Amino acid sequence: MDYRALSQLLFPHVTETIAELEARFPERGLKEGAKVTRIAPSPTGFVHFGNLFPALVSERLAHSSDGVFLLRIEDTDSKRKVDGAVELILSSFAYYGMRFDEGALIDEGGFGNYGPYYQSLRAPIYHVFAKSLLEQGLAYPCFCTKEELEAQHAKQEALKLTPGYYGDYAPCRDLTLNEIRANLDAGKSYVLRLRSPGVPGARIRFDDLIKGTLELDENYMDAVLLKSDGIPTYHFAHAVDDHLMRVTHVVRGEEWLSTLPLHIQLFSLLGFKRPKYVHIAHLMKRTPEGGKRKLSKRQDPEATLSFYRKAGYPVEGVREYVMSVLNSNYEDWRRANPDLKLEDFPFSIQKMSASGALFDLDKLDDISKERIARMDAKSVYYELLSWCEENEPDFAARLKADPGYAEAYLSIGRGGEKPRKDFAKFSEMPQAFAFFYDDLFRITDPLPENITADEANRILDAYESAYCESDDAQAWFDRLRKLALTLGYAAKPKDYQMDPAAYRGHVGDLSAVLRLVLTGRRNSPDLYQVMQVLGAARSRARLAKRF
RNA sequence: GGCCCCGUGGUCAAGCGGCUAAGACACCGCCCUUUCACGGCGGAAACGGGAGUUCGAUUCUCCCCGGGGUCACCA
Repeated sequence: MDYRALSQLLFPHVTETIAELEARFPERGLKEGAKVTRIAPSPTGFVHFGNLFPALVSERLAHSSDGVFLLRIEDTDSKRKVDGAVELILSSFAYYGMRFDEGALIDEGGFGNYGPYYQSLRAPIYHVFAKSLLEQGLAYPCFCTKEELEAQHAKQEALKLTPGYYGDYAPCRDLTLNEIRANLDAGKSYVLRLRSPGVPGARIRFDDLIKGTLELDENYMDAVLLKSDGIPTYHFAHAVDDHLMRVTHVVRGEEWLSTLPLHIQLFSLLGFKRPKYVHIAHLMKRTPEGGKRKLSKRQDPEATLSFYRKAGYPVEGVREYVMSVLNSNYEDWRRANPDLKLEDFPFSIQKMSASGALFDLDKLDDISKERIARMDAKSVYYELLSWCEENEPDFAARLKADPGYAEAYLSIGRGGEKPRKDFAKFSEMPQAFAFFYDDLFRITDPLPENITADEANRILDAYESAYCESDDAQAWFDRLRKLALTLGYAAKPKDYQMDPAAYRGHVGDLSAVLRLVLTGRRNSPDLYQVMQVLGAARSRARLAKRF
């Protein structure tokens, strides 16, 4: 077989050489140890929460080493392309603080010198390598139809053979030049297959940065390199792109482990230096039956990245949760360094777990509560506002109408050594703060069981006349204690417990009634502070309520 | 089914031949407390099973079991 003639037959227009490509995309000349990483999502219109993991790992590896973090769009599957998908990818990663140094933009190409960053735009590049493989006899056109492949597959299964295109089951492998020409003349479409030099039974060893040394079967399948539309499969594109983009570390999910032998073979056959691989375990989800499985976009709303944004989880909370799963010492570090940025954390591949974590919403909530609790009121105001603008425009309007008032109630219990941890997500706030607005204020909780309506009214009567708006926090509560005594209640719960017969109840019962008419609920942050924020006029108006 | 990955409390996990087997979340109890939210103290809770190597295995090896992944002109 004249391979040169074959390559000319299939790629007559390809004139560029590999050497020219290598020169066009030279070594980056970064400093020693700088890592070049990428994320390479497919524009399917859906961004999985799990995508955040390799993304954050890649981003950290690049940016903590003065390297390059780039975005490549893997749009080689024309059947799966969805309008607006790239915008979604861009906005999703931007929202979670991923800063790309290079890569795809919404329009064609992108920014950077190693593009284009859309695989669909790189066909001429792949074809240079395809032609070279053809010349070396390492690839061949395959004219098998889908039906023929299926029939062959079925036959192999019946014979209990490993299904696939190889050995005796690679009919197009040894087509002559004339046969190929005849097929082409007949207008048959073809794919380009690798002529794998691998043999069944041979083993290869390989080091993964997380999994360690792996021993796998060598690839002996004649995998498809170029699909009939001339666009490469993932495998071929991965080798060519990560080589030419000078990627040093490939971070991806462990589902790629099974095709790793093919990738290793391709890098070797193409004469490329292999990148380091970091295969990370999947995030799992507990099933109702007690088992585990991958978070699934069809069954689990929390599998979609947008879920967290809609729920109002703080960006930093989500990032920290992801980081804490990635490096379990992160939480200890955070406790020791409450004011540093996540970027200051010494992220380490060595600390990554080889096993898959179960998604833990409790943990996310806890971390998010901690983050929100540590924000200042102004930051909370702005983040809450932006969440409301997307999800609750009515409340957003209130926030904007009187930012000072909003900031005042958002300040309650904030700051100091032990800030309140009331909220895991911003979506909980409009409801919680509604009572600060007269038109939203309603009493939703019942009176305490031991307080009748008449008794509540008696307390309110007494309090209304005792209320002094100039009291400070201490004086305010002292006054309430005194009033309790006057009305036959113990000034301290302890006193009541020691001698229940002597009192109608204790000061807590009084504040329960006040809390109810002031906030509409039996539970609330510090009443004195609430009244300060409400202001004397609004407080008095609410205290005028009778049951 | 073949091949591959994984296996310490409910969850995430320290551990890397000798430990009363850390810590965090969740759970329970007590304390603090005008409610709640914090905070403090305490509790229950784990090395999947079996062989081997070794003076000694959570740790090393093998087998089994369990969970997961993958076997496309999808990534």
